[in-house]
Amino acid sequence: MIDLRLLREDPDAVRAAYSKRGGVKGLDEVIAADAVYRERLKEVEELRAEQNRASKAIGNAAPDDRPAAIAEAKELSDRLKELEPVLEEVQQKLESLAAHLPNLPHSSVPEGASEDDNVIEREVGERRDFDFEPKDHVELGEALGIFDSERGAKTSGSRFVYLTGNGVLLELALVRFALERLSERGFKPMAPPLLVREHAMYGTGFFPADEFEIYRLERDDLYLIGTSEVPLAAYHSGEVLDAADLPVRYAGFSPCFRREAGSYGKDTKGLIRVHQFDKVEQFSLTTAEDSWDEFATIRANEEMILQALEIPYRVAVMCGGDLGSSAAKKVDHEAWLPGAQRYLELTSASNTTDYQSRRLKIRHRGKEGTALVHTLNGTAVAVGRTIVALLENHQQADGSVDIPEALRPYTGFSKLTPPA
RNA sequence: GGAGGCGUGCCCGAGUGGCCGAAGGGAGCGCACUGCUAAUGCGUUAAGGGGUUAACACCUCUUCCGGGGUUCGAAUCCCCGCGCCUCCGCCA
Repeated sequence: MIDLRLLREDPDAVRAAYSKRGGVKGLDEVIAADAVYRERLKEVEELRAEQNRASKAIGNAAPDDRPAAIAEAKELSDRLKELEPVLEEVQQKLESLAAHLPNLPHSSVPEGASEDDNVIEREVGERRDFDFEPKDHVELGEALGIFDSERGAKTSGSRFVYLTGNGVLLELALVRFALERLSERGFKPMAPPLLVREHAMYGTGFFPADEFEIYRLERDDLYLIGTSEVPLAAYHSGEVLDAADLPVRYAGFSPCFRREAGSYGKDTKGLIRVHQFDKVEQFSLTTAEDSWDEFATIRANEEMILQALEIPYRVAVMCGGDLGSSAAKKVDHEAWLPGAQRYLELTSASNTTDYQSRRLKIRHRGKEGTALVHTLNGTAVAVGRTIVALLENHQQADGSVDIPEALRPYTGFSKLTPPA
């Protein structure tokens, strides 16, 4: 949720910020609904003030005067009962309209409507020279026997996979590796609930914007998380944190569930786009003053991990149109896949400023009263896609795959080889 | 799944229909005192919205887990939900 006061006081500034997203639909409707709301609010509040006075007077009135006073107060109360539902309706309309407004892009966000307008900030790491034709991860993975898509599909449908054998060990190694690196840097490991209530989805901005992407358990009114960002953000909902404790940093480890609606036919094979994958996620809560420094920290951690895994990547700054609703700025790290001959988004860092904390009511107490915290999130390791990048980049001519040095303490093996 | 108890401000906790936005304590802040720290004394501090102001101030509404209801009036009474605790059942 954006700050409606800002919209009210300076609609042009909001409009200008939104122009980076290629404009946002429904802004005028929100402004109009807000005006109607405030008009009604004033009406009702004046009546309430009168009613409160009348009703208070009854308590102090002499017994003889009471019947008349009660009659008068009752009339006011009756009138209120007619007006209040109208106010309620107007307010809900305002809220549901405003809930669709995305966050305001930061000034450094490039303008643009689609991913074609994202800006490549830089390339990091050397692409290897292969003296053989590099294979893609599907071919490699199947030959190595580390995952099984076909039986995944048999059991659960397309886009579900079994990790098998050393694939599982590789996954656990990546998770341990990421958790240790982050926990050294002050991020507390968390294994959150995977099923959450609606308020958590709404509070993080996944509802209403991305509702179609989320699995729903209708019987129990719960939703499967698409990222641990959701339960980590909701963890402190309704709380007032001590400013001295900020930043609060978490390393969430969880499976992630995504319906991948609307991506039929895209990345249908292998581990790239699946309905379920495991991920270690960074999540920070901090002050408005520090949030861009924290953003830099999260980005640096992501790069540190990619470099340790010896994966060449490029840094892509998302343009306004490619931001997602809750982010004020988003930066992706895209790995180069020599087999597939393309880049693949491996990690992504977002500063959602106060967009989530306003909905979740997470504040901090500082010298000048309370203020909304800023929340940030960023991938540490998305296991499936990281395996993709490891396979393709570290493959050898004989079909084996070298494990990067940094990961070996966690895997216990230095090479993946096809089963004899 | 069954029975009962509980949910109050930053934290703890009193409050069973009007004098309650809420006693008291802790914590924070300010002042005083004190070589320093600590201790002590006095004062002060809820949040959110709307109006108004150059600003301070001020006016007003809402909020005692959430949602409904009764009433002129609800922290207080009733109903539903959520959470926590205790007991029983079940279970890794």
